[in-house]
Amino acid sequence: MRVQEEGAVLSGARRAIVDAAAEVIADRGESASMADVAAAAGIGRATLYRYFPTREALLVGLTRAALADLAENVAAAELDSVDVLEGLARLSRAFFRSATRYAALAHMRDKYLDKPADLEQLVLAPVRDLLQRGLDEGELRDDVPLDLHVEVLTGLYEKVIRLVVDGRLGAERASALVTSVFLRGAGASPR
Amino acid sequence: MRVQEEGAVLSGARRAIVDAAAEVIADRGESASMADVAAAAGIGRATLYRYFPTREALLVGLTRAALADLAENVAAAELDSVDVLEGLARLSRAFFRSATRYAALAHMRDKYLDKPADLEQLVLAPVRDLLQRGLDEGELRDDVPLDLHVEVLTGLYEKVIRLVVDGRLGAERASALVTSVFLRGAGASPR
Amino acid sequence: MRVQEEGAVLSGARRAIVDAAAEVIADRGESASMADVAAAAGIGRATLYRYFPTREALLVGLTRAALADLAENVAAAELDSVDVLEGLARLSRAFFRSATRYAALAHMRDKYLDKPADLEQLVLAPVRDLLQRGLDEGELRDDVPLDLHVEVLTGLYEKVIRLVVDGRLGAERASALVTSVFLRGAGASPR
Amino acid sequence: MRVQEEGAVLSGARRAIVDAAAEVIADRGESASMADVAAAAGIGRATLYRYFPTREALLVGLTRAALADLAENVAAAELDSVDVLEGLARLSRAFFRSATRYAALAHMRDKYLDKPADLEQLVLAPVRDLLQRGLDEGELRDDVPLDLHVEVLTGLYEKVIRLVVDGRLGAERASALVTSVFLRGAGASPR
DNA sequence: CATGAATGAGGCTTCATTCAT
DNA sequence: AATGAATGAAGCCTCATTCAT
Repeated sequence: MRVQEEGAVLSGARRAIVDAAAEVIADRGESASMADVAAAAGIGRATLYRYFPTREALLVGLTRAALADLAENVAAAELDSVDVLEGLARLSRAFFRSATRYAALAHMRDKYLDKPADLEQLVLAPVRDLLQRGLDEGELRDDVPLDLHVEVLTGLYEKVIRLVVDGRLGAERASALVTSVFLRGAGASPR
Repeated sequence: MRVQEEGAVLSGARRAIVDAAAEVIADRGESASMADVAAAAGIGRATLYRYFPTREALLVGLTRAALADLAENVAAAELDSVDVLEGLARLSRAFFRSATRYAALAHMRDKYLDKPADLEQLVLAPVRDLLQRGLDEGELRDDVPLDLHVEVLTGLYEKVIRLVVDGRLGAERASALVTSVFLRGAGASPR
Repeated sequence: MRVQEEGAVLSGARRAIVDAAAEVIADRGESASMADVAAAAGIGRATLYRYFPTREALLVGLTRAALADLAENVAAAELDSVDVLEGLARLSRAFFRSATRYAALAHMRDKYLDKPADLEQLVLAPVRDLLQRGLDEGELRDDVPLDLHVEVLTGLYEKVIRLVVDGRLGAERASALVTSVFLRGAGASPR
Repeated sequence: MRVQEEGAVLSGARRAIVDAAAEVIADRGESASMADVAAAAGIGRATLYRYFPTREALLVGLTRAALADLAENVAAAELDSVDVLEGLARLSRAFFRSATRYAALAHMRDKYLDKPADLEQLVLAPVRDLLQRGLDEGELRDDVPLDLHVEVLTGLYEKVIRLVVDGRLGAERASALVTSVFLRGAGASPR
């Protein structure tokens, strides 16, 4: 069952462009120019404009694609079907699978999110559901509100994903690191 | 005992400009324009150029000031004189006291760091020393290398400082949150 | 036999721009703006930057083109093949054929000469050779050193070319005037 | 008998400024900035503006002063009282005595001449009278119109004065060179 | 009178974007 | 569909000029 939402599935060329854009943005930040993206995609600037008529359209497209990618990974993790601890491990793996795109997303700070509901429903809701379950089941500290749990976890993702993008850490190790540190902290286990 | 290093102390106007720049950059990112900064500082563009002859000079100055600020707060924390746990609490307060500037720094990603040794010696070294002591004394997990401990901690700072800058959290609570989560994680205490 | 040295031959658009620039600079001096040049060339400022990425590049290009032009005219004069007097006449015609560009060159005073050897080898050397021959053969006063002969002759070119550029004198008459005055002076012939 | 024409005699400070301006303009051309002039005069920019409220005022003042200077030298030469050949020698010395200022004048191309009649009456008229006398008395070639005689002579002044300003030639030798070359040309004397 | 500070206008340059081929 | 050429808007920077002390 394939869902063909607007813009969610890209033609080959569009996909290649968005990939190139993700890498460039993840690397050089949001101020990367259309020329940079075109060069990275191996096409001319004018051709880039054939696929994305404005810079904003490109960044919206990238945001959408990154979100869709992340959402797909999260959905595939089937967080509901496992316990909270396993769910967190899967969630981390899902985020680190989208490392480059998530790094690009982080650089753009929601500025190009055309449908905030997407982020909310496809990514944040599962994360929140999982963490809420963690709270309910006593797996997470209840002196930290849900929102801050989310911020802390995504903060760890953002920072460590940058290490992965910069090649300083493998995705697998990075994922395990975040999962473990999020749950237990950096402090030594008592006893 | 005040140290008067080159450029560390700014004339009133320069300080006001750097403060304005820090806020603008923390808010809108590194791509903020000279006009934005001038407007935020309440001066004309040309006047801004009297104090910082190029955009790069401004950002270098901001980086330097932010670093000096942070370094001063860190130094004042006298981390060496207390145990690791208290040291971490003080360190967090030091970072959150420089919230806006640290947020600006984070946006600029070392691009305008003219003397990398400053960052290293004045900020990172104390942090690393503290965390190394934590490792040595068994307060920190030894399955995570020192470098990653640093990344994790500063990652938490970066993310939570953004919440502070956006007004979603008070600096004091934020500082305590990071300290606590860094040490114990988000997981419920075992029992 | 055409020589195709680097940058010596320009694409049509570049040539048109350089021509426009020569006229504007000859007219208004070196302080002419890029906007002036673009307007004179009938293109937008940004387009001008497609061809010459900086103002300096344009002026270097203009200098080079003017020099190439002059060098070509001088070479075509085949000064070596005729006696000194005929050579001087040909030399003057060569300079006056490049009137506008030479006037521009004079305004720029070598500031944009990227390869001084070109000026030396392609223009000054033939001039000097001719004048030296004049000295050797007793056609030129030997109480004036070669260098000053060159300065006097080019000084006459510069001044009278300005008259030509301003439309106060035809190139042909101007050329004959300089040739004659240079050789015999403004004094009445003895007897 | 001192003539006190408007602006012709300058207060000490104004004179020093105009002198500095003349040197700067002679050196760097008309595009020299007010800051350059102020620095050369050893005063602040604001002070410069106290004496010359606008850049144009300064350049007009410089033009006027240069003209007055030249006029004074020319007047002192008492060209009328001597024969044409001696007159030419004196005229050249007069011009070379104003070398720096004349070089500045030449750079400004009459753009700041507020009273063209001054140039005409105080400088050009005596020159023209002398040369006309030369024509009348058969000392100058009559196949060259008076105007061109003037252009040729001033062209030689301009070029050779530049050599003097650049330190490549002494004023005295330069003056003699121009006088001689103007009269007899660069050609060897016939037999 | 002298000066440091402030500024508006204008020039250089980049970049997103459009057009013609 | 693809691309080289063209351009307007906007950013950086300089400079003539003004103001307050």
